Amino acid sequence: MADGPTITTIAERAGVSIASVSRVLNGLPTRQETVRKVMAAADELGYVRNAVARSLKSRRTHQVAFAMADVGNPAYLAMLRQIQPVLKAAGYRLVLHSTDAVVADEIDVLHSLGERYVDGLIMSPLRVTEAHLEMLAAARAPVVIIGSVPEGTRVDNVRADSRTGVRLAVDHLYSLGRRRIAMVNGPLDTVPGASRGEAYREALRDLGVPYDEDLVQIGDFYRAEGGRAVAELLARVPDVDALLCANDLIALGALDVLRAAGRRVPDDVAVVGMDDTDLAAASWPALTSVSLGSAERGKAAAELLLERLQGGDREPRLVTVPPRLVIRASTAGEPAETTDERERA
Amino acid sequence: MADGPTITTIAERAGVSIASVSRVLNGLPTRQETVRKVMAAADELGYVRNAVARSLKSRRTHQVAFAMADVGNPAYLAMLRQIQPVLKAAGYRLVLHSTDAVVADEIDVLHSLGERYVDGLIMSPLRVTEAHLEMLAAARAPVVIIGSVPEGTRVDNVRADSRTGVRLAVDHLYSLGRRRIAMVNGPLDTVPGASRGEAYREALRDLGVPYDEDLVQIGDFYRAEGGRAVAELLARVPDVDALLCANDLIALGALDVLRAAGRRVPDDVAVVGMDDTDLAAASWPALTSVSLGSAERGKAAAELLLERLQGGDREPRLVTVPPRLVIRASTAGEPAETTDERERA
DNA sequence: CCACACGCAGTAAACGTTTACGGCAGTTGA
DNA sequence: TCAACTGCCGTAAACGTTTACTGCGTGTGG
Repeated sequence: MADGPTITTIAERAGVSIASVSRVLNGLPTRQETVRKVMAAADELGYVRNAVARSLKSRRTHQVAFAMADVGNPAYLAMLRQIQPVLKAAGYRLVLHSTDAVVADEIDVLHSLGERYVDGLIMSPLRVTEAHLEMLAAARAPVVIIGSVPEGTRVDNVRADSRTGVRLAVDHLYSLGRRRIAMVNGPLDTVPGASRGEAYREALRDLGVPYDEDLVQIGDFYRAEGGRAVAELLARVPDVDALLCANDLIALGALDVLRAAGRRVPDDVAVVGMDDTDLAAASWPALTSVSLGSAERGKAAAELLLERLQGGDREPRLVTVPPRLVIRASTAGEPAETTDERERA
Repeated sequence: MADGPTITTIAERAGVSIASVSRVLNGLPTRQETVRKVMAAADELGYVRNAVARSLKSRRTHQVAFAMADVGNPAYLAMLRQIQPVLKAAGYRLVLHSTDAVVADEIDVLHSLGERYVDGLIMSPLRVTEAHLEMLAAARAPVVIIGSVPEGTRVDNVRADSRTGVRLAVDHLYSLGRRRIAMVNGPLDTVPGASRGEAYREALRDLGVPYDEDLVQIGDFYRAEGGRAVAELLARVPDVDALLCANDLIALGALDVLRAAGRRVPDDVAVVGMDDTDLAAASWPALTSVSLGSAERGKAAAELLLERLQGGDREPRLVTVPPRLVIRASTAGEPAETTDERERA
């Protein structure tokens, strides 16, 4: 682990100046003889270019950051899986930040952009505060936000359409003849919780189904919490015949509880999740779920960022990824087809 | 996005030298009056320290790389989930590499250590070649390997014990009275495939159960492939009463096929997976699985690396994480308890 | 035979920090 | 009164690159 060779070492050994070494290493026009000498010296010494010094001079780090709320969340991981290869192909390294959904941490990430350790940032905040917007406006590197930002915010933005997603789910359940469609939601003070709750109400209204407060149960976005919420719901409204869950984990909790209560899925109660994570396809019965396009959003975000890194200025763009209802056994009554997801031992 | 202020800008505005600015910013002893002036100037200008220049001078990047075969693999993600917070707490950023299990890519990552864009590396190679060992010996920064390396390799090493893991599973099935225990394995030319296959054979021998070639089926480590393998197996050996699957995805494929074939799990056929990924807890029936301690290995690796980054030299260490059999409904006949995994919407 | 262009390579400055060193002003002690 | 010390601070070098500029030697055209 001794100090490695630098271009100075090479220059000495090859008997040329450091400028020539740099030119050769960067493929700039140089006499054949010089190229040969430099290459030989570099090989013998096992030279590797120092990325830090290079970045300092060139003002490019070839690194991009991705900040998400929680590395443990499958929805973010789906984004990550798409972002990674796109950046890699373009020669960028990926720096990961997990903010634990703490606003201060997110602001911190935005702030640290000023340190210039990355060329750009993709961020998916759980909620967008005033502080976020201020930092965004002052950001010293290109940023792409995954998630909704207020109209007029001058930033590249990729968003899902969870309202339409909820509508797809409600329509689907309605078309199956369900009329007692409950919603099991997460906290209403989160962005997804709020918008999904509202969308549920609207969708019912448009179908002419009266809104019944008893059919709404608030819990949290975790499996155990979801199960508890469903247990309460069942006790209060035994005639419920469909559950729209605000994410897949809640839905899995619902399946647990329904099974324990002896209710058949989907015959007695149909269940729909949201996010269409891997878990939806793995569960039994396989879970019908509203895909909010996590993967597509990740990909789009990476591409937007690259465009801005390579091209120059342009107007901020807004990409909206349409939701998709993935119908599986938990509503359809048919066994799920095996999926072709990949995993190595 | 204009050029941000540097210590020179601050020095001018505060009427002091850049050395004083640096001293103030680093908390070195300085007269109160000077501190005040510098801080004021820095605040007004919205100064943020340039991490690249700092790294160049200090020879520390405060970044650590984690190289895994595939971002899509839940086992690696489990490691990532542990590694991330440990590094974050110590003030390190995490750079992610996905090598797609391509040896050349892994060598590349090792090589790029010479670029000094990170202070250290955690790597989990699918197999370890001569080239790996050479690069490791010559590495210009501390490396921790997750997975087995040959005896005598001078590198920090965290490994699972999949042989013992297989034995736990076989013993468990045997103790349930199963005597026709089949193994559904991945390709034998992979490290996990080979060692798990051998361990299966040994475990049976030690129990005095004769080895029956017909009970071994080779497929691949994916769900669909696993399902196909199990279908063939069932056709060939209809009296099989237990399946040991080389990973969880294969096991999920097995559940699919068994269900379609009308075999009850675990009454007719007990099923065990390996890796104990999230999917095991999500499936129905919940999957008994051998945890190879992905999470623990990740944590241990991060801690070893930090130790080496902070402390100085010490002898390379070997940490072996014991496997653990997580018994769920697919062998026990009892419904799985709800787990407390976390996920946000 | 001279002016000029051209291809190549070396000198040196710059990127934004950290830090060794030396100097200055003020205090202390002989 | 002067040497020595102390507390602060400024000058400058260094980290390892990239690159503008300059200069040298050779070939070409007038």
